[in-house]
Amino acid sequence: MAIPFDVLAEPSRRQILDLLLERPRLVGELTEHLGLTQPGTSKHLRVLREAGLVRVRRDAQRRWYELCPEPLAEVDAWLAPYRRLWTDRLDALERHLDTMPELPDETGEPEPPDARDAPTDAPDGEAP
Amino acid sequence: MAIPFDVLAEPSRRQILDLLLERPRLVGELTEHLGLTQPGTSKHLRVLREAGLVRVRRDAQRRWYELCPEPLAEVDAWLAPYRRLWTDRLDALERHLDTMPELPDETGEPEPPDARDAPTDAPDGEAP
DNA sequence: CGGCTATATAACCACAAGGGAATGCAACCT
DNA sequence: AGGTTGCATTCCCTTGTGGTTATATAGCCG
Repeated sequence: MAIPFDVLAEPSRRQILDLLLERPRLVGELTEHLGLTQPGTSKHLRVLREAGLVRVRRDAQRRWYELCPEPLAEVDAWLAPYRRLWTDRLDALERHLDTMPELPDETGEPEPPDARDAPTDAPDGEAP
Repeated sequence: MAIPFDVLAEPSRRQILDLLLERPRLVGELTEHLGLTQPGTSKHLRVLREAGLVRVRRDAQRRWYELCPEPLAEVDAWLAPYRRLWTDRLDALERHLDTMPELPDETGEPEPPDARDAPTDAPDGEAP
């Protein structure tokens, strides 16, 4: 548990980041919003801290947690090549719908032979 | 286990997506690259399928897995407001370094403005 | 100083998820 | 038909992790 991907897998932690996106918050405040216990919140905050996603400021007994978005750049970087794909597809779709009512190929992907029987997502049985 | 965030938390699954980014692949091929057993690969592929991140094409006994990047848009959307933040910071840093050749105090792990006693990530004890 | 507030840590539990071995199953080949 | 290939599914185990309760620590206030 260290890299941003793991950290973001937790809904509560994403929610914490979303809350910190507005402004720094106290642990108690976050706890209230999350509907967790205070130690639960603290544990998530620890994870976020160790991942470099938040930073603490002491104010007497209080702790102001604030956002540190930099590590998210790693996620963004990973995402980058994929982003091209779906924007391309959407663009293509737009152009397509705009100009010709015909079904083009994917994105120009190579190998796979003609799929006359491609279920696309449910190979055979899924329901039972 | 359903939304892209959970799916991406797994290194093997990210690697699968990265491999599929180049071109569609067979399960055996993926297995080889991942260094997992074939069933292990199949299990990850199932998760990816159910998350809508990949699609299958049957070719006799083979299965061509290909990328379906659309669900990643959700991740990208979540990321968007944060992206602004770190690009702003980097921009500010650039401008700063560009204009004044002075040693900034908050390039890497900045202390909060008046944090005389804020450890920023190790409140008190971490090492022992 | 005593007690209260705010948070962190520790101890513990329950559950899910990743990993491997064994098995099932469909489609090819000879 | 029988064997083989390619993959999915099942069973089992182990580990990690999120959650809670109880406890420790630090700083405020009266």
